[in-house]
Amino acid sequence: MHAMPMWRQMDPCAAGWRAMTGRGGHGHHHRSGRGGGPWGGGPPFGFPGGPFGRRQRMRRGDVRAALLVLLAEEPRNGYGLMQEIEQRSNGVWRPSPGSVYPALSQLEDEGLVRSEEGEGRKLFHLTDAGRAHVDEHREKLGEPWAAVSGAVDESAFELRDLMWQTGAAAMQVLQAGNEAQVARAREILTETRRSLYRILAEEE
Amino acid sequence: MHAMPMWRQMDPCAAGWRAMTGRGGHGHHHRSGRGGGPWGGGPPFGFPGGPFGRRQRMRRGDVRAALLVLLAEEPRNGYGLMQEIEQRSNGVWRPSPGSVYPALSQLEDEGLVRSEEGEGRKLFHLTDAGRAHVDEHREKLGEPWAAVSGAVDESAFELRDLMWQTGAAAMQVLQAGNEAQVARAREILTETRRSLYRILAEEE
DNA sequence: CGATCGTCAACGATATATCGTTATCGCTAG
DNA sequence: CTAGCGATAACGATATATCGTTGACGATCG
Repeated sequence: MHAMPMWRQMDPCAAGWRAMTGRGGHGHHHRSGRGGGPWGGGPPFGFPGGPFGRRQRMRRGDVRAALLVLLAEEPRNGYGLMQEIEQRSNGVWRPSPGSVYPALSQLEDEGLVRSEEGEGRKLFHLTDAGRAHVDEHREKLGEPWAAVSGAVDESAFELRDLMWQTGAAAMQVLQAGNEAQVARAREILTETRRSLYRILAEEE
Repeated sequence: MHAMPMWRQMDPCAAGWRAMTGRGGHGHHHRSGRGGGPWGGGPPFGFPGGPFGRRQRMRRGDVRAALLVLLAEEPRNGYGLMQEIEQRSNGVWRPSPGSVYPALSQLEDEGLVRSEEGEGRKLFHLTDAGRAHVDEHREKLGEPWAAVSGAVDESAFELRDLMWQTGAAAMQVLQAGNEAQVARAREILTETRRSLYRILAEEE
């Protein structure tokens, strides 16, 4: 097994984003070598459940409602349903496979939905009974994704965008910068973090 | 379908991190309403392939080597192999299902590996031939994860940690701060982004 | 030797499914 | 009316698999 020359070094962007994804804290945990809980190195405010908190759940029935309403438009597979909901909610809500597939199964058991296997995917259709059900309850079913998307403050989306762009900028420095420039980026981020916490520490 | 009161608003942390995951830019794209390319709102430096660039690949044979070496230790399932490699590489490399499962299948076809289904999982074992193969090529197989992990500069890990913590701080402000504080966080991040790009713009 | 081409391994996306945990919420008792 | 309980829906993690794209790299040619 040949050694890997420096120009073959792993893209540090991947390393960074991997740690910041939903697997969050994974790499962090291992680097700190601490046991005692998954968020040993987390923020000082004891963020409940970890740095990103525990998201609030949709209400009971929201997943079912969303599936029924979308299937009333056209047949779709499970993955496509998840994607469509995410899109219509502006990225705020993507129902998990753990909720979508059992819900589809249940709707099938109830005779509201039927499935068709083909081409490595499973297409779900409303049955006649399902269509009647949707027609009868159309107003009550509504559009769960709309409610959840509208509930997110505009500033949250903006801050999200900014975090995105800031992360990208840091990655750029890491990729294209020399040692001194990376060190400088480190200082900037350290100061940023401090400033952010200082906001909450200050009386308004 | 009842309206969602403000106290039920979606956790903005989830919204933020969702947008910053590998699905990156998805929500961003839809918010900007631009067609064109997937990174319409990306950084001004035209980051190749998107804000995170395209990661460099492992060499041909690295996935196979890693699988063989780990299976020589003990039988494992596919998912477990991916996790183990990620752990041993300090989060730098997590081989994808797209590479691991075909590689396992191929190793099986070659008679080096056999599989056993049970309890909703598929356990992979080295065969005698596989064990002989590993013993014979042990030095050449090496530990692909070690090479890749060691190739990542210490500063990359540190910057990764800092990005993590900075993101968490921003989330905290968003969750616990009032309108003015969130606006202040926005300013700070805007300045940070500017400062980061300024690093690269400056002559050293 | 350097450049090009062809092959195929690795990647990211697509796709399905289940399990254990936890939050929602209707029902019931006091 | 309020509090507690039980049932279960939604979530995150686990788990497997395939497809289309792209980069690695050996072979061949000039």
